[in-house]
Amino acid sequence: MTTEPVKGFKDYIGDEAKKRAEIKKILVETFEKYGFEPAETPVIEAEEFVRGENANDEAVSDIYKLEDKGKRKLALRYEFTFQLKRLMQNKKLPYKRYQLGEVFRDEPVSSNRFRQFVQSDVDIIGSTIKDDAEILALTSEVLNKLGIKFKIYIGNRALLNEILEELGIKSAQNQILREIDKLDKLPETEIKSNLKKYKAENFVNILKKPEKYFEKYKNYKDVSELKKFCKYYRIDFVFQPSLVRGLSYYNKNVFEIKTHESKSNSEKIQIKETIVGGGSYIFNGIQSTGISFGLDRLSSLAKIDYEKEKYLIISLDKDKEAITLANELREKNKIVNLFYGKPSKALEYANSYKFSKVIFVGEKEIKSKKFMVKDMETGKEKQEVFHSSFKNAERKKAR
RNA sequence: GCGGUUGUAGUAUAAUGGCAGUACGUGCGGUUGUGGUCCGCAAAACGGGAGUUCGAUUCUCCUCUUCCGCCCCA
Repeated sequence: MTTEPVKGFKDYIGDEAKKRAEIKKILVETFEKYGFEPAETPVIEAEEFVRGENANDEAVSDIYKLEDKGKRKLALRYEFTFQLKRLMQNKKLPYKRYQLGEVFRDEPVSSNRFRQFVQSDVDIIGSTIKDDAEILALTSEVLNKLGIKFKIYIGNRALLNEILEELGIKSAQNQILREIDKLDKLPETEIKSNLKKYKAENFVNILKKPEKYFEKYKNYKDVSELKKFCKYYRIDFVFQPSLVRGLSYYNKNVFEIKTHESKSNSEKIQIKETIVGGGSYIFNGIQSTGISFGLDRLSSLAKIDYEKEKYLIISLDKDKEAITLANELREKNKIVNLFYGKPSKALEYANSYKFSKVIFVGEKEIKSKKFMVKDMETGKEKQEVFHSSFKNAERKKAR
């Protein structure tokens, strides 16, 4: 019997787990600040529902499939958006919801891609360009709080279609867009040669033109309007006409947020993947917009302080008083652990779990009604008086 | 999924066709109320399966896993 996690899955413990918990907290706080309401949905759904109506065959192979005892054909969710079909029923628009949770994809793994990962989505069902800007503002706020330097790139799917039409390209549009999307990764010449077989090399030349050139297209107004509203939010973006992001899904503005930083531990590994991505799409005939954060990538880039001030109360055979003191500190929202044992063990324990403060509760302290709070970094002890609980304790004794 | 690559205690490593060692960490003790020392003791590993062999952690094959690249990524 093996205790190893299966391929593509992993445990998060210790510092990594702490950091992830802190990031989740920041995400939730920020989403709620922008008026999104939470949702929790099942991990398992009917396979048919997960697959969707117009998903192609490739996508189906990435879904984890399972069957219950009733022989129902089921699958693990690989994202959240399809479940919105159910959530949005009978909702007044715009409906704004956020969701954090695990999604599963049976696809190739690499050092920062797993088969189970935590995704956090915010979506607005029933949206306009103004909501696109709102979502970008929320995104900037999250990334700033996490200390991640980033750049927002905006593309527009309708604009790309308009250009394809102008060029008279009707066939293989999806393959062409897929090639175009690689423009920021691969050299231009390679893309052009790939596009030769579709006679679409000229597409690349157009996309290389300065932003002003695109003003003549009617769909450019989505970009210019977004720009206007982003100014109100004091955020900036780069118009990148070659940005495609996926195939069938998005219909207007698409967002991609990238960083040029390397991983936090200064290894020279550049994160190639986008950290945040989203865009506007049509959902049940309703114009909507949304964005999705990958927790794993945020976690490897975030520069946040996740170590909290923690107290270790050491009971030297004075359990009742130690617990009374713990109660008092916890009422003040301090993080408190109790330890029953010898001082030297207690201090070693405090070191190994990074407690910042230690309080001994013994005969001496109880008699003098004075507790010393020991700072584990400096080693110095400072006297602090904890009135209330000991008055209470005495009162109880007196009765 | 394809091609290459990897696998020894929790972690990092060593050696060997014949009892698998070391370090850190963990547990217990040496300390009757003060740590990041020191000392002692202990638990703990050859990814799994088959084959060759008197005997395989070591050689062969299969499988799983790791990492890298490719394909793909709603």
